[in-house]
Amino acid sequence: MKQRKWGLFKLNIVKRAFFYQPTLDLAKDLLGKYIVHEHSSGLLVGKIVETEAYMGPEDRAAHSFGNRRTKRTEVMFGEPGLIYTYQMHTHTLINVVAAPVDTPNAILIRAVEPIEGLEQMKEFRKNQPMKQWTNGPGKLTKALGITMESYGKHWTEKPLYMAEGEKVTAISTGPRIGIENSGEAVHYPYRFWETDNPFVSKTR
DNA sequence: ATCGGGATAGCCT
DNA sequence: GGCTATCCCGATT
Repeated sequence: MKQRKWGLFKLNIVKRAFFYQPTLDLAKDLLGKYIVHEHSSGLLVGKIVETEAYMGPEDRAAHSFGNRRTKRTEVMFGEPGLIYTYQMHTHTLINVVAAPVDTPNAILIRAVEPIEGLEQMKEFRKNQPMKQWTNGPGKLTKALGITMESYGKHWTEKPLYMAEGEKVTAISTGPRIGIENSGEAVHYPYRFWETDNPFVSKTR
């Protein structure tokens, strides 16, 4: 793993304008960004290594398919850069609301690479092997201490925000995970990951 | 490969 | 109020 001289880095919060780009471009551009959580237990940081785009109105796999507007999906109709969290059984999953405004697109964060706060992450992940701390959407929220409290907040605001991270040069593309019941949408190549990064989720 | 957790949401009546 | 499905995970076979 690459050596990082922590402390020489400054965590620069991304500009709001960053989120105003086409959804599929943003999904790729998110790779390498840092998710930073100023948690009560300390600083927790993960580098985004895998994302999935959900193209609201025309995408059967999206909660907002057909512009379905409910209490849960409401935030996706708001400003790009808002946080969309939702609960699935025992897990919280976290998304980035994408452009254009009034079109309910979002990008699911599927995996991150642990960067800072490793001891706390290990505890949150019940001493599992490091490879399994953050290699899935439900796992990374536990490792980073993310809960439904973040619903509707903005990704540029503390305590949970996105910061400039590392340049990612090799990007792979493929179909999304866990949406078997979504007809045509099953095959859309809307999943992006950093090629060969060991923290990319297992496809089962 | 399968199963059940224990949390909503959304749709139905 | 009831029913069903879910952008998942961990344990168990």
